[in-house]
Amino acid sequence: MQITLKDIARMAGVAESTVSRALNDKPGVGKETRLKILKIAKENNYRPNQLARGLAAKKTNMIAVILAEMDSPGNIEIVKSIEKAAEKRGYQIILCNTNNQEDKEESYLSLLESNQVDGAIFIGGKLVGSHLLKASFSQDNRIVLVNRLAEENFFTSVLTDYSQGLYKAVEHLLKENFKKIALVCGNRDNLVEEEKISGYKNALRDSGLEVNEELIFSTANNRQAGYNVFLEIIEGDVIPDSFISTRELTTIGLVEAIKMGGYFIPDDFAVVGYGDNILTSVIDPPLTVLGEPVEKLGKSSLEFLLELINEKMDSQQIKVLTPELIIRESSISKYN
Amino acid sequence: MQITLKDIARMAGVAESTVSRALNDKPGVGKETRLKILKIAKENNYRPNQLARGLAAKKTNMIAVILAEMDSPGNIEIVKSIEKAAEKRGYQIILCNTNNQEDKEESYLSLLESNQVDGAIFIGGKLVGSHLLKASFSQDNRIVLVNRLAEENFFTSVLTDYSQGLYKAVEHLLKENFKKIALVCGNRDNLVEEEKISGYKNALRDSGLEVNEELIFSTANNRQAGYNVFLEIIEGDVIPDSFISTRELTTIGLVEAIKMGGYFIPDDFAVVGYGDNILTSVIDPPLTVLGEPVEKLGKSSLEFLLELINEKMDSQQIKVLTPELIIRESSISKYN
DNA sequence: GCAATTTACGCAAGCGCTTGCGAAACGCTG
DNA sequence: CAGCGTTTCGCAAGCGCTTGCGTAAATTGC
Repeated sequence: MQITLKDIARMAGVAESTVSRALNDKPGVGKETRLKILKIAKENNYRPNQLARGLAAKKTNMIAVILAEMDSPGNIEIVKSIEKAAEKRGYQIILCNTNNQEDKEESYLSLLESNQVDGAIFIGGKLVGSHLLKASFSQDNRIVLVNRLAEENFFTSVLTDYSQGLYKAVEHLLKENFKKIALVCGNRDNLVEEEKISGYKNALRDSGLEVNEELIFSTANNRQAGYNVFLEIIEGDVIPDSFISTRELTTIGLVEAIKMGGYFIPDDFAVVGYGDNILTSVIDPPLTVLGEPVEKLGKSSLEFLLELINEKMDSQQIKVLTPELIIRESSISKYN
Repeated sequence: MQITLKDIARMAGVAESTVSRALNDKPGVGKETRLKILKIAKENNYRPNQLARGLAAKKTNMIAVILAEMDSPGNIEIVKSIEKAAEKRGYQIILCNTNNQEDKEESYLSLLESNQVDGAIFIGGKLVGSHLLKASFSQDNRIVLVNRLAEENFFTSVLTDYSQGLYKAVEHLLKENFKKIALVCGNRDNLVEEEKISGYKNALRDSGLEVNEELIFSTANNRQAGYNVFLEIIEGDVIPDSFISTRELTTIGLVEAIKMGGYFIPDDFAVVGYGDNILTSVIDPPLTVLGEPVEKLGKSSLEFLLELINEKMDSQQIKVLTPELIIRESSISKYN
């Protein structure tokens, strides 16, 4: 049997409440008593039952990180950053993978509803913009969204500035003399994809070019989808000379399809990918990418969440971080 | 305020215990009463407080998956497989990343000690073979190890048969006429690395070749380490004609270093990597690998753990799964 | 139609902890 | 040394749930 507070209290000859206060660094315990209790607890390798503690204190010091895509290296980096920040603040994270399934997003939310965690961070995901609003979470102030925007800003978000990122990417490709730039974005089931499109369009317009809607594609974030979208594109009416692909895994598939088709990058098609990670750097040729500010995304989201939990901040804040264009071989025109 | 069991009981005009039994599908509740309670609970969107439930029932239906390396795609696949299996059995997993830090392994173990989870699965990690033994976990029967073996088999393990895998890999390279095969394995802080080495040695010996210890290397599992180990190797006394690299990330770095050095794969050096995942398949050239049985590793480990938890199995079982050699370009000799 | 089962439900204790409140003990001032 | 404020500590309630046990009601058998 596990050793409990009561046991420690008995051994120390004091009340449970005193032990509790001593162990939690709370005032109201004499120095000597405290030391004695600490010693006994240590000697007996006492571990507080976190369930009981959470139940009584209505606080668990755990937060859920609900992740839509565990395959994306960028997401993993965000998680690691959250974890690092959480550790500093005395919180533990529990990672929940939803595989982009809405029902799993919902089921993991029950961790919040059932008080197992003090707050939750969503990285990506679908649910976030829609159902959630209807549900009782609409003014729940223990939720932070990463790279997702809720309608009417119901939740606090930490975002990559996709609009500006895409703007930069288009600018870069234009400067390299690519004129027909295809945009491959994610499924348009969330607001950030519209951001990407708007950045893309703005950049074209500001350069006096017109937007061809036929060059804008949406697809799921996986290798196969990226592969397929290329096949679809080269059979279309308008053949681009370059791609901006905004999801990590899609990008990989796209590049594979290009090469499989016997085309060369960047000679036949230039490619700008997304996410400065092992995948995009290892693939041949190394990809020019919009580097996601993963470190900051993670850190900021955790900090926002803690402020929300501790009621030092109102809901509905939004923080926007700028991605950086990292230029590698895949987008450098030979003719420059 | 959250709605509680008591509230439901009041609304339904029954005792809390009846509500509890109704909601948990336990016998002792009349059909009508049960239906009525279920209805009321549903209407009020009742969510049981899992902390209270866990405290009272001494069971949380959560298990911790303690992961040493979150960057490795193979590990992620294992996690996904565990998750899938867990869902079927009504368990939720919480993922804990240790980044190979022993102290974090220890701190996550407190999830077990403090009753927040019913069991734990370790994927990789250091602690597992050593400290843990000394600690009070030595006969804890709620722990399963993946790809790790505890000394004297203190824990139940699910293992890849590295010995056999390496044997196959060596055989393959020999058949392709590579004679001086270097082995790059992980840090020798755990028993499975010895398995690899023994498989490697056996295969050589069985082919009548002698083992050159200078061709056996150990390194951490990351890109940089793989890069460095190649630099070290080509400056050594014995230059190999091929590599078997048994860690995913190391392998990537190794390949990069080979290419960076102006060498060609497989012409100058053949490479057999580890793990049939996006990284090894996307890199140029696609790598021959020992495909880890990730799906089975995950599923088996979860099933073992549940059997342990439910006391249907004694501790100290071991299951060994065979990796499959997946032959791609990186190890095919031009001269065959 | 009555005793013997079975079924349905309530009571209350208890899981291990936190915390508000009051009592006791202490030190200080004048 | 009386009177005061502090500090230290114990008491007990309570967090929301589960579960063993007891009793009343429903069911069965003959």
